[in-house]
Amino acid sequence: MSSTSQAMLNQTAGLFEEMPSQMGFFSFPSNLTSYPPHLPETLLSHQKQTQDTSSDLGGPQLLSLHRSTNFWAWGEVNESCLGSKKSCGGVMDDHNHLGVSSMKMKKIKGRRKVREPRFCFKTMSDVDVLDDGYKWRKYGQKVVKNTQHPRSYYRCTQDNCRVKKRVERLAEDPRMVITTYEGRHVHSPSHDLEDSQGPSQLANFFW
DNA sequence: CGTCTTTGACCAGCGC
DNA sequence: GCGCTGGTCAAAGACG
Repeated sequence: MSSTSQAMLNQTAGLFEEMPSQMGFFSFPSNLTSYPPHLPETLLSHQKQTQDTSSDLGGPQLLSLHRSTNFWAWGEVNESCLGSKKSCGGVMDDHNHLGVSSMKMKKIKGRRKVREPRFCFKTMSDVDVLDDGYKWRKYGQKVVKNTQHPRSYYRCTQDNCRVKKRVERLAEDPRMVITTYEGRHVHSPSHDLEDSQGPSQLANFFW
């Protein structure tokens, strides 16, 4: 854990006033100092189950685990959202700094056969690229409409790992960095590999 | 010299 | 069908 990411973690709580409807919130135990890419599989499966049982409600349930002050947000658009921009995308259009609108998901789904799980969270940080334990390579940057700051696109450098992340800053508050992860890692964080002190607890959390 | 970033071009989906 | 937009590609440049 670098000082940068630690500093970021300390400033993450309580910053989700503009989170759209399909965004959920969860928090980590205060002693867990890793990023969403380390989310336990159980959390993801719980989220999927919740979505299934709430399909007739027109939107995904929010998962909230308030056990600490380190809040994160996940966002995964369900099929009902994909099918109707008006049903849930309208909110996103008004707050689309988070970059996971149903329209965008539609495009992704169209271009890619498999829809990857996505997690979006907002942090206060001076640096765009936060140290999450993985190694990323930037493959693109784009100025998105109605935003002052460009959006950066990163891919995990590990072979056979197709995880991507997008990083952008809030228009009205440039201190806020919005990071969207897409896909699951098929390997441990590089930090763990470097440390190589045997299987750590975190090794069970990579996705 | 290898790796990474930058950046303009291109592609595909969506709305009108 | 066309234009707009977001996402990706890939060549060129920068950097260690």
